[in-house]
Amino acid sequence: MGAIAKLAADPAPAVRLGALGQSLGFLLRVCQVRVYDQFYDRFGDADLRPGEFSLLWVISQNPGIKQGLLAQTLAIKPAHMTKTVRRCVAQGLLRRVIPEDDRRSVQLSLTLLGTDFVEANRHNFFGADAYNTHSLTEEEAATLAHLLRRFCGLSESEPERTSR
Amino acid sequence: MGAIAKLAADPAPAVRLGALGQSLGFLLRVCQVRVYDQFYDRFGDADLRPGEFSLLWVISQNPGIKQGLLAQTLAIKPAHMTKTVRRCVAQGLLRRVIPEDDRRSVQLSLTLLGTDFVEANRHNFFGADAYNTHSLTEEEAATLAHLLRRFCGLSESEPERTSR
DNA sequence: ATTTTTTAATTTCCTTGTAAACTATCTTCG
DNA sequence: CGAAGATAGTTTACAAGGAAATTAAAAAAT
Repeated sequence: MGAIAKLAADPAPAVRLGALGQSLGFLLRVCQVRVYDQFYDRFGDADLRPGEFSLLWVISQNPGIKQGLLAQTLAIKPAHMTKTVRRCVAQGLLRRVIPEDDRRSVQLSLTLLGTDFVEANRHNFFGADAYNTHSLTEEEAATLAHLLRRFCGLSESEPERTSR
Repeated sequence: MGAIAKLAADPAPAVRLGALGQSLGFLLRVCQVRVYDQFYDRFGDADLRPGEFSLLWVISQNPGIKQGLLAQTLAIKPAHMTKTVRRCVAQGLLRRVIPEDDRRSVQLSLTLLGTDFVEANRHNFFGADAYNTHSLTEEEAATLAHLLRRFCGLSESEPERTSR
């Protein structure tokens, strides 16, 4: 369950991590667990999963995006994507359209309800009072984001809407 | 299945991430998926799981550590810790000792085989040729590690043993 | 034009990880 | 002491996520 459950009780003996404390893999995992905890603290009641908001968000930014491309973008496996999409459709947030020019694929777009949902949760997710709190300064957080983007090979700049 | 499967084939249409591209939660998750992929590329054949080496490593650095403290340190849930420990014991890498002064708890230490195992895999895990490759410079990687430690509330300095 | 190959998504089955309930032991306090 | 509560770990029962095989449709080859 959320929260790190650390009741400042006993001293919690120090543990030597050795080189592990420098391991990006280890640190990334620990940070990610922390983020999920925070996410559930904030959204758990709303029956929302971490991946779900991201999914809806990206669709809102790219209406009609194909399911496979979305999976690739969010690093979600296709098999899992199918389930998540079904779930959102069942909740009335998402619409699946099979395009005539390629009937194997699925194009996704938000329903009106979905649009409202994204709008309603947007500030809890991004925004100053986002679920994801930490003790970094604004600048540090920006540096961290920058390094993470480079680490996983995400280009810094967004594709522009109008041009391209 | 490791590898990002990106065969430089078609242009892979750009996707607008909007604010998500700045979200630490999202970026952390994507990076973590990437790290796991790399881990399985390197260790998958050896029937080793990501958490397993870390577990053995920390025990090697803290012989006799109690299972609960280890779980807390590695951000692994107790229920899962039980399974992982059992698995390592079954593989002959780990020894469980019930201490006389508190018979509820379990103290963990490596077997000789476990010690060898850690020694053998140490360089694949840490080291210059570690599984975890990326395009960051040494300095950037260090900064990233530093920020991640701060993000998840890990103190920068290790408890000193002797000198190291 | 028909077969072959590739591609997009889905289904089935399995692994990993977790919550909640449970057991055993230790601690506290009447 | 002995009941009440706390703590450490385990069990069970389930959810999340993924690999491999499967289906359907499009593209390429013959």
